Amino acid sequence: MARAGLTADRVTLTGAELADEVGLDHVTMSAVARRLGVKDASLYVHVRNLEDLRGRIALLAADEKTIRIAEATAGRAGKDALVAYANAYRDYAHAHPGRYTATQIPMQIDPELLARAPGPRRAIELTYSMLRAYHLDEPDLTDAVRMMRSMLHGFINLEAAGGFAHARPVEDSWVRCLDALHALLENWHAHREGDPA
Amino acid sequence: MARAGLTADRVTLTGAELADEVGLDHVTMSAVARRLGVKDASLYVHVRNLEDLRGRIALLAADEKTIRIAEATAGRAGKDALVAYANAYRDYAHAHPGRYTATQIPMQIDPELLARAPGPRRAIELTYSMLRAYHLDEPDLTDAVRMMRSMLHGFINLEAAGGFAHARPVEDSWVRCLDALHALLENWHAHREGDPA
DNA sequence: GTTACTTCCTAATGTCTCTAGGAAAGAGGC
DNA sequence: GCCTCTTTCCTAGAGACATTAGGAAGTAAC
Repeated sequence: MARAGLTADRVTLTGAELADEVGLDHVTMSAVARRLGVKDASLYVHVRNLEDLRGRIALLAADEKTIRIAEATAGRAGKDALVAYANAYRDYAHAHPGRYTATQIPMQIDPELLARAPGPRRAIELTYSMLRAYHLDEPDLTDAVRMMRSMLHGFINLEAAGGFAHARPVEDSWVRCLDALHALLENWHAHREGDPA
Repeated sequence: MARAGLTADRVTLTGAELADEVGLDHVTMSAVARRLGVKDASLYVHVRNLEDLRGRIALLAADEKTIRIAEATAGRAGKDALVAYANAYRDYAHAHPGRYTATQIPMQIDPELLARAPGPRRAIELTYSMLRAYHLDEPDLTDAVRMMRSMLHGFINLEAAGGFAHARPVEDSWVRCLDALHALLENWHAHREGDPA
């Protein structure tokens, strides 16, 4: 009998495809094995268990997403870069809903595996360096990064969960939110604690 | 043999407690039945299936969260109300992580059940009426509501997922984000499309 | 106390995760 | 080619869970 030629990466990729098609929580060992034409038990050579597989999918997604963002923002600065960043982020989530979901689960990933994946670390660097154009110093920089991430992440999440039921097109709100975010970053230092009401 | 006195609400509440203790995706029919001292099959009289149970937990959480927010914002206005709203929101998520998680799943809830639950609708009304103090007209109002929800939801989510690894205390960033949000809402009309860089 | 409804149980099926142990494919040395 | 070592994949099987069908025993109305 010919070998199926499995590797951890191939198992992960198959899981990721499945996640995009049927949702992350329908990604089972059985389903992945079925799709690969292999018995369930065979997967355990390459992947520790279901949780490990999910972690690997999350890492794959983080890497892919980071690459998209890096490409989109390359050579851009200021609001241009912000919009490119945000759109690349959102586009990835739309194109790969299952993978994107995987990035959100409370990370209980094998630390060794995590250390080898460039995605998460690079994503942070990318974000900080992009926001550096707004001339913020610590701790403002970190606060701004957190705010920006919260907004993007939250928007995409709510959108995916069907949380925007109003008639107003989501696309229009998105553009408006990015405008607002840009304005906010530019005037970050102006609205500290006790600014006039 | 005495009856256990089950009702849909009691099953839901037990599921919610379990969710807060061990995480939403460890809420199983078996586990809920065990805690209630009842066999798995007995639950199916009160709850259609696992998905239905999860939906009910989500609705319960939405109701509870809305009540907390309503209490917190009662009699307040402007930034005071905004901060009270946001803190009540976040406090609820901290106090009931499992229930809060339930509110985030793409809602595939029994429409009839949804119609009877006051939470979701009331939450929207509450938000709109709070933001009305910032004197925004449609479609700005809806955009602002969406931005605010995105930010709060995203921040709490990232926080829960351990996404804020930096040394800067999360609490401080939170306060700063609320300041920024308030400033943003006050000057919402000022930063439209082509504002000066 | 009879009737009817509801609640809860037993029993059973199918799916899924994960482990143990075996067979066979492929690589390298001779 | 043949032997050996490693890795890959399989068979078998235990244990958890979701879900359905059908039966027995409480409870309420009359």
